[in-house]
Amino acid sequence: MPASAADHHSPTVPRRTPSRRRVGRPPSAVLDQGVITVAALDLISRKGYEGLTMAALARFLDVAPSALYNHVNSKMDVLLLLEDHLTARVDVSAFADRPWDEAVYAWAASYRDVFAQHTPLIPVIAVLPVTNAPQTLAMYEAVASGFRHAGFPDEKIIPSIVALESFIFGSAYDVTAPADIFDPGSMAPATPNFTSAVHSLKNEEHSRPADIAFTLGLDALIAGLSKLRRFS
Amino acid sequence: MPASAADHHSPTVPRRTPSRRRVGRPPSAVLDQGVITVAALDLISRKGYEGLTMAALARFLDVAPSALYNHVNSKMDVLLLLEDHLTARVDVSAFADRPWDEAVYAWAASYRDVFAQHTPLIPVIAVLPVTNAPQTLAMYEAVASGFRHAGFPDEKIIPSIVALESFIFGSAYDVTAPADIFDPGSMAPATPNFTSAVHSLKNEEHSRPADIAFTLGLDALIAGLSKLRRFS
DNA sequence: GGCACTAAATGAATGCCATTCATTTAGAGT
DNA sequence: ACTCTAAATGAATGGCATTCATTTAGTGCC
Repeated sequence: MPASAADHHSPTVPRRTPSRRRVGRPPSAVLDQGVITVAALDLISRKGYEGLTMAALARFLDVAPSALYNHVNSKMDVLLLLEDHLTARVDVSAFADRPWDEAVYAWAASYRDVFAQHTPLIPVIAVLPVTNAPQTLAMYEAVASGFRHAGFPDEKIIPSIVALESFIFGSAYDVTAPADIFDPGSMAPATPNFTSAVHSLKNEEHSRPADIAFTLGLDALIAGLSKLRRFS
Repeated sequence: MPASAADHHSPTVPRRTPSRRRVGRPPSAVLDQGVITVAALDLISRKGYEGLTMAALARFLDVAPSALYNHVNSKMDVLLLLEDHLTARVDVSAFADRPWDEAVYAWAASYRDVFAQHTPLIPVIAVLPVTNAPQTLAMYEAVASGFRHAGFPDEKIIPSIVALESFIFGSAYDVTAPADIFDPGSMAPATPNFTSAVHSLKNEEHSRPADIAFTLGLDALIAGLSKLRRFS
């Protein structure tokens, strides 16, 4: 191919980092939903959800922002991809070989831990249909199967899971709360019962406050739900 | 005061709706945190949280957007004002004259109902210190007092409330979820246990699915937490 | 083996959004 | 009366998600 009249750069000198790729479809695809998902995850782990912008994601992938829209319809789509990807990390294995109450405990703890790192996804998960979220469906199938084998009647399974999930999502927020969230400040004199209860926590050892509340609530829920089983 | 040379408009003709107020401090203050709060609430009830922008809020109050910043430091401040305002709507009255378990039930149901209409505030509440949120502190004081009188040891009060709150916030999201949220779609054959559990809900009468799960979980929590009391 | 179609990139533009700043005016305190 | 500060305007800023025209490359069809 002879050099065109417009070819006034030496061909061996690459462009400076911004826009190294020339216009038009590249020989092999740079993007797909998979690479977008892991890039988003990587970006979040470095900069947090504040740093997850379409522009930053594009920069991270060395691509123009508009290129992302060939693979997702919106930023919400990216969040959905993340949600499904992360749900695969939730450990449901205990439903296969442990008693129901132990399995629920392990699943719930794992579920909370995964999404405590990703609370901005919670509003998305809680409201969005599960259709076309294969990993999420796989988790529900494993959990539903565990409940059924533990003797839950069909019509109690979904409500029980929903109740547990509600508690799990709320508890995930809790993990990220600052330690002094309950400091009554100058209002302390007006709130003696509350203030006294807060102060009594000061010398709790080992566990974070969020863990104490999580264990307390989860134990109560498991005990209560267990009564719905046909046999125990 | 004689008409200045620049006064070339008839004084009786008011300006068209945009910018009816002239530059400079008005004779009496137009804004304060109270009017901003109720305006925000009004705006939300008309347009939802998507419609709550600083510009829209300013337009609603017939004020320049920058004027808001004389009274709040950021949009987050507006959300905090909303949160405290709404917390005052949560009904804690049952703690004064009903048995503990009934009071918890009434409080939790009321709390969930208030914030089911305002789920965008949940991430804010769950993470933000309670200092200088007087209504919120008042609610906690009423609840803590109810727990103490019911025989809870001091160090169990806050964890119990936190566990309940986690469940309540999660359940508030649940209220807003679409009815078909659990439709497995084309994945149904791969998820038989889950799909069967979902179908068994089809002919549940009376209650919304969210209410069934809420009642189920709340009853379990109340029963479980009740065991922490010194006497019952 | 050419040809139309479609997929996947760029880069420029759009409109919205929260926030800031210089400026103006009015009241409050000394 | 004078100064200080509070509370408004209006113009500007920078970041954001998203859209569109354009360019190029592979794919399926006759």
